Amino acid sequence: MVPETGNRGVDATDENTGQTPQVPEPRKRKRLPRSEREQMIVEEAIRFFAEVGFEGQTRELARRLDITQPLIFRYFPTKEDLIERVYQEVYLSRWNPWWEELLEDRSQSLLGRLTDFYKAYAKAIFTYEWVRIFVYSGLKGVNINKRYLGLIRDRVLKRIMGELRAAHDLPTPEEIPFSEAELELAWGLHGSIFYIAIRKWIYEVEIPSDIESVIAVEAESFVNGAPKVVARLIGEQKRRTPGPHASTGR
Amino acid sequence: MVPETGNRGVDATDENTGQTPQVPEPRKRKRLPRSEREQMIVEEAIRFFAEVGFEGQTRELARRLDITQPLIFRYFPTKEDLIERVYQEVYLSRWNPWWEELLEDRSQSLLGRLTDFYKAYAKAIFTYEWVRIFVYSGLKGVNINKRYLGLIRDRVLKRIMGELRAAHDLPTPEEIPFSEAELELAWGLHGSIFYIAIRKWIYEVEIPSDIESVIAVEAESFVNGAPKVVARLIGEQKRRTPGPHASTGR
DNA sequence: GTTTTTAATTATCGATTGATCACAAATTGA
DNA sequence: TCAATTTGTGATCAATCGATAATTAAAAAC
Repeated sequence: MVPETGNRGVDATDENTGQTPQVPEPRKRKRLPRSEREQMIVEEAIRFFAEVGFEGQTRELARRLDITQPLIFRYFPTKEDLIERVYQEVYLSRWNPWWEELLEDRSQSLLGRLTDFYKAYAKAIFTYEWVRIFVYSGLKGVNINKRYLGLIRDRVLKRIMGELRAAHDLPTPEEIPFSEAELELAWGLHGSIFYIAIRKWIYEVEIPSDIESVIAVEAESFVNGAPKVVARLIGEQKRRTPGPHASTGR
Repeated sequence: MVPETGNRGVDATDENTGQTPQVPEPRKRKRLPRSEREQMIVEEAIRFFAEVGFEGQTRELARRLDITQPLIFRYFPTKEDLIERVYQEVYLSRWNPWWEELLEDRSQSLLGRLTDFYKAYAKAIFTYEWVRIFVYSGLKGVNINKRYLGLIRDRVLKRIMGELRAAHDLPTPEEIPFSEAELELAWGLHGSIFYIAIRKWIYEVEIPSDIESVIAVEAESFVNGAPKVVARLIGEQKRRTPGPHASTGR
């Protein structure tokens, strides 16, 4: 067994056989302020875990950082602590409250608002790191995903369906709460757009270079097709429960 | 260090302290025909890897099978061979050629065909095992995913858009090939429905118990909204390239 | 009933993994 | 200049992992 060294990625096994002995290269030791080094580790960890998943090994991460593996543990007590920090860094402060105002700005058409919102949303979170870490953590069952989807539902989808009703003189959610099926329509729009990111970053297949125009087409189809369905759903709901209603606004 | 035994999941560490010594329980050794045991291993491997991912350990898999860990390697030379077999078992022969005929059966409305198709499709592949293994292998970069998406595009989405054109007396794909944006509309429908499965099996959040009615609503919105967009896209395409066309039918 | 075949187990190996600790070296403060 | 502080490294540990080989025992063949 080869004695393990803390050397930065310099493999002990002699791969370059017959070559010059390839001196281990003493390498000037770089000393950084604590906060700076910590940020370096977190950022590289995001890239690394996004690529290989959370089972990625601390030694490989250290190699990419060009530091020794024990150094990681001088900044994060356990690997799990580092992963937790990665979650925070990826999810936190990528949410833009302005998006919610944008969706309600009735000086613009609903179609315009939807395309603008999803273009901005896609620009902010449709990245290799975000999408893959989101899916990886979803598979792990981390509840940060569930909270995030709740955010999407309450802050985005309900708002979209409220605006869609308003644009077609349909009852407000206070008068008739959103039905499950109605919210699913909004999930359909959201899914059709998020699926673009999944194809690109998870399956890594070719997708149109111009994502924004795809979003525009998707939103257009939604605005064309959803209102009639919503009207039908509300009509059925009304007929079933005349007078004051008690369905779930959820 | 505790000497490792091949015992089926019977942990060597004494967890039940203070209890009766808990005899190791000799356990009648069960002998099965080779093909039968092999199938058992594959099926449990599908469940197991779907749950924890492909980094799941052979010892844990063996424990669930109530067999010893080396036995797995008497049926599959390496773990990777077992995983490859899992791919085959999951993806192979879950494709129903009848689906393609169904989509082209013009004795039924397009909406009826779309809902019927996606209900059948969802029934066949929207399972915990299929969806999670598909995403896990996608993250790993296995090219079986890319091939499958190509199948979806060529056998399903192009067929859907061809039928949608026919239903609205629009040019055939031979006359005017599908544009990128037009196919993306179909990907939108597909994504909106597959996203249901992702929410359920990957993020594991609550979704409506009646998936079929969600599919119906999604398809209805698509049939309502997509044709106008397609007509516009084809109109623009026509105006740009009059006479014989040379765009990509992909 | 005896022999042959082969499914299954026991025991263990070599490599890998997260984590620890003593020590080295760079920076800071006096 | 020199001691104190703090970043970073080398060496190594205990547990875990995929995989192998010798052995046991159940079923099939005779």
